[in-house]
Amino acid sequence: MARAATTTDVFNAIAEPRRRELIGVLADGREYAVGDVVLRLRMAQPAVSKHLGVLRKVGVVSVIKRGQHRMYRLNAAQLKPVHDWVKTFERYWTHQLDQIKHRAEKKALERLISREPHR
Amino acid sequence: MARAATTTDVFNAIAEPRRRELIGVLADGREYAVGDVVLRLRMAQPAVSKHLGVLRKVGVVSVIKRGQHRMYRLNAAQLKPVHDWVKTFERYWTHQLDQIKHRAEKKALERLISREPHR
DNA sequence: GACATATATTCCCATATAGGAATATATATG
DNA sequence: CATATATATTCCTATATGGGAATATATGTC
Repeated sequence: MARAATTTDVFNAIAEPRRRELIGVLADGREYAVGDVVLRLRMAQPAVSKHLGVLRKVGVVSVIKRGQHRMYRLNAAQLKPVHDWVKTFERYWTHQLDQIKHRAEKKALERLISREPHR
Repeated sequence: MARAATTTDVFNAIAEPRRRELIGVLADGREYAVGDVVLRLRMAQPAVSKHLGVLRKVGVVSVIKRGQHRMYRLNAAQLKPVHDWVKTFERYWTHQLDQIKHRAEKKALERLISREPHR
C-alpha cells in the first residue's frame, strides 16, 4: 500500500508545511480570498488553490463564493483531534513546571482556607 | 516535487495512523521490545521495525540494545512542536467551555473564601 | 461581445511510500 | 558449532504526491 492520501484525515493534511502556513494566515478567523493568500505567502496561485482544496476536503477550511472571489475561512474545530491526541503527552514536557504550579496553587488555597479557623 | 519524506519531521512521521498506535503503546513511558509491540498491535514484525525506524529518525523514540532485544522508549518531548502548533487554535473549541469552567471555579472559590466571615 | 481578473483544473514527472515476502544479521542456548 | 529466537533490511509494486506550466472556468467591466 502507498502512503495514505493527504485528504484522508487532518493529520495527513497538516503534515505539509505549506498547508500549515496557509492555516497560519487564516488563523485570525477572518476570511481570505485566494489572491490574498498568494500575496501573503508568495506562493504560486495554483499551489495555493490545490493546498486549500486539500484543507477543504478534510474540513479544516470552508469556502463561500463572493463575486469572482472564493473566500476561505478557517474551521479550526477540525484541528481538535490533533490537539486531543498530542495533549496526552503534555505532561512529559510540562511535568516539572506543572508540579510547581499545582503545588503552589494548592498551598495557596489551603493557606487561604485554613486562615480563619486557625487564627 | 513529491511529498516530503515521513522522516522529514514529526508532523510527517505521525501522519501515519499505525505509527500513532505505536506511540500509544509506548505512551506509558516504559520500554518495549519490538516483539512486545508486535503482539500488542498484531502487526507484522517488519512493519513494526520499519515504523519504529521512522519514529527513531525523527527522534520520537530511542533504542537501546539489551541482549537480542532492542528496547524502544518514547521520547515524548519531540512531540512538543505539534502541541505548540495546534495549541494556538485551542481557544477556538475550548472558549465557551473554558469561560464556564473559569466562572464556576471562581465563584466556588469566592463562596469558599467568603463563607466564614459572612456566617 | 471583447477583454481583464480570479480561481480551479489538467497534464507532466521525479519521488517516496506502506505492505508483503523473503532474506540477512545478531544474539542466546544447548 | 548447530539451532532457535529477535530484529532489521532488501526487493517488489501500486499509488499518491507537490510543483510547474498550461489551460479551463467563472465573473466583472466596458
